[in-house]
Amino acid sequence: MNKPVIMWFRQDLRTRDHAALNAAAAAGEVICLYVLDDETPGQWRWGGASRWWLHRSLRELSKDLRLVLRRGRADAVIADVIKESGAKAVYFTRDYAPWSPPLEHRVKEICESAGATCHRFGGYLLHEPESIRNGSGEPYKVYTPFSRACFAADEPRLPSAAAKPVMWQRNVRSENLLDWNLLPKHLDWSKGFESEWLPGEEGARTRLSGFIEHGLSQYAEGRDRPDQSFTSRLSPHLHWGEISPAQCWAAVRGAMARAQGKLDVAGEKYLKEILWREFSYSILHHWPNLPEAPFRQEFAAFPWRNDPDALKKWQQGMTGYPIVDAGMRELWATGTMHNRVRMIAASFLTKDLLVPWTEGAKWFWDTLVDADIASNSASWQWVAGCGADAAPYFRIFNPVLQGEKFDPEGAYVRRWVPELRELPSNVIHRPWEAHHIQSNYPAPMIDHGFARNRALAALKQIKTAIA
DNA sequence: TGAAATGTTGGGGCG
DNA sequence: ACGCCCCAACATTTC
Repeated sequence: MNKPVIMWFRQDLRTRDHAALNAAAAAGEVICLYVLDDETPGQWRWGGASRWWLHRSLRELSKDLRLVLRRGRADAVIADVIKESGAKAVYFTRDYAPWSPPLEHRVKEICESAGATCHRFGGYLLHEPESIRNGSGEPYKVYTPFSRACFAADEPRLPSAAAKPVMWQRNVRSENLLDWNLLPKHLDWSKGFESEWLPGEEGARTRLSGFIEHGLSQYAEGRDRPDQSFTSRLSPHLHWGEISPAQCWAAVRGAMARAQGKLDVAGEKYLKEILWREFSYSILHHWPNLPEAPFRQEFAAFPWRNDPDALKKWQQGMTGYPIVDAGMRELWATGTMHNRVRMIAASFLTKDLLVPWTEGAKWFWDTLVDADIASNSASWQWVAGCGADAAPYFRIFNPVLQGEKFDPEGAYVRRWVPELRELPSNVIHRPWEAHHIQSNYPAPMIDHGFARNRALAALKQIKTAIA
């Protein structure tokens, strides 16, 4: 009798350029399994926005593949499904979250004791974190040499075509996606998500080709402008593996070649952003406590302030600084925030309010559709100054100047902060100077000049260790 | 992937 | 015509 193989889907919710799925399809009839595991990741189980996306993405993937849906600890569920189906092998794409190596090890042991083989593949990254190392054989701690090493390494493989696995026909118990309650129940905050996103492999491919057609040529300067739309917006698709970084890389390289030099600057800039993702994963892989603890030890003594009221104002977009509030409200309404504004908002929380970066990371984890344990942890630490290749401690964003520089007409602020719509551009980033206009928009919760000096003083306390 | 403070220069107003 | 001052614009240093 034919024995099936199990394709264990994780953050690889696609059919194209999928090494594990290709191999599974070549090995036999396939059971496509997705496990909703809220236990293994502990406090980093999927947040609300991620669950919304996951629901939609699984719905899309199930149009191409017959999915078996199960809840529980992934290793236990895989053991059950092997037992129920008599599967001879398990295939999966490796993952780099701190809890994943032990989980993958347990899955391997389960396979061995059940007499099945276990096959692990890469593909979530361009370069496996073990492969990019400096001259001493150590992982890089600084982005620039890391990126140079990536560019010097072999060009990432070309993406492969869609797999066409033959599905195992026998019945395997599956749960109903709707029963997972991944969509918001009572307070429906996800209305604004619908018009913003098209989760799934097809949506990802549409986004990539749209970016190459409309965004890439202006990417170098335009990527910093939240009032315009030159960013790729591929991050949630990459996070869920609806598209692979190799597909993005190859598509941009192809566009660069066709443009005969005209897209070289913009294209390189974009490829370097892909490499920031790789860098974050390399750091996380080698320093698994990155989500919890400062990369730079001396920050363990930093005088963070426990200030729930300040955190709440920041979360609600009521700080009184228009560019910060616009970003926080965009986040709540759409599940994303423009990259430039993320830096400004994160700097405000950690430097102006001195609230621990972990609080910001937790809020982003719950609210971002692209919430990613590597990028989120590494980027928050970068802004806070305690990360690998951190922003220098004295680099403190001025929310007024950043607003005026990157949202010069105030169009982004007007879109997300309706209280300020009537303000003229010359005061929209400093509404407290527009005395003549009545509005219920709050006064600044803190004076930035004061906050800057306070942050510098706090950083000076631990500076001896930094220098 | 910053900002503020401080230093320098040079043009124009004006006695 | 000259020297002086003011200050914008730019450069450098410091946090």
